[in-house]
Amino acid sequence: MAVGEAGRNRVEERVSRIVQQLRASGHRITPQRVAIIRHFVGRTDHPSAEDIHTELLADYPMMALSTVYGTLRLLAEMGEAVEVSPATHETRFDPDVGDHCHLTCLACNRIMDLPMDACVHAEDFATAAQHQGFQPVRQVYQVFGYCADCRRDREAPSRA
Amino acid sequence: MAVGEAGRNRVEERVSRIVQQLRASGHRITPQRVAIIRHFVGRTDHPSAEDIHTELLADYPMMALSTVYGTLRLLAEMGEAVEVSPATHETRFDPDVGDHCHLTCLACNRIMDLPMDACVHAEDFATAAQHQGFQPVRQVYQVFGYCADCRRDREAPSRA
DNA sequence: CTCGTTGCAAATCATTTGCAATGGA
DNA sequence: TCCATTGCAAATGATTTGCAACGAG
Repeated sequence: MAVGEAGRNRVEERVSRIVQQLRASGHRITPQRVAIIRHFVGRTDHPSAEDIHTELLADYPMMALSTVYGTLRLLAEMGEAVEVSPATHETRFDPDVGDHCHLTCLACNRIMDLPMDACVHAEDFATAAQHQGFQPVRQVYQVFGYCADCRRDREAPSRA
Repeated sequence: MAVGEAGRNRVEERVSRIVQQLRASGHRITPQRVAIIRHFVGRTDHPSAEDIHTELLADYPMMALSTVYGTLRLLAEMGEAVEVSPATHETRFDPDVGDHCHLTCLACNRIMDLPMDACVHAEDFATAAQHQGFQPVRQVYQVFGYCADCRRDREAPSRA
């Protein structure tokens, strides 16, 4: 119900691409890594490392939580995941690395995605959120990147 | 140099208003709380609880870190502070509760503010960031509020 | 006087790390 | 075979909590 055949193929494509990148950058391809990546990519929610670990434990009883953390960090460094920090202090990871908007509920800490096409104007975020039944309280826009100072020190680091 | 007389007055006004709100909601006004609030409100950076604690320790040698955490949480609940979670895992607090944009450096973890008036359109964030010498990598827009489910359970909680 | 608040220390919780064993390349 | 990666357990670091003393109302 969640992912159709087309969606599944798209997921597998992305998994393959990530695996290739990993191999290309000298990383080893282990069953654990593949399982974590496949389990993560294509999700539409924002799981924590522990979520993923718990869910994978059924199929991989020896899977260590630290391995999940490591693989997610790897994905984040590759630009294949974004860390999202909700009101709670457990980091969530988002496989959607495109520009989009998070609706974070202050009560239940759930994170919902807001399609960006509804948000051409900055002030549209709150309006679009309201259309989804979400009651906006505060908004913070975050742009991650490199500041003027740090940019100097990283002239083309290792980008392929 | 940082804050002129007008700015200082504005800070004191805001401190007074917060203190009044605290009193009105049945909280006690302690020297610690006033010191923390005064030290926090009016800042233009994004200090962590530990930052504030360390800085206040000079004038208040008995100030406990847990008191700082408690007061900042109180401010956040009152809507007088926003928690910001940078790439590092130490929560930062922002006294600016208006809609604005954070430029988070992935290298030095500094958080800079981006004036919102430059960002009418959603796609302006990255452009405006670049104008400041900031090299954007990823953007996430966060709207905090109450989702449809949680909104039901909180019909006018204690709002004055 | 009362009870919310403080300071301190211990506890908790997420995340990281050290290390010996394992298994991809 | 070789060395990156794993699993485990212990370490770390941020934040919270329990509790007796304190002090604002």
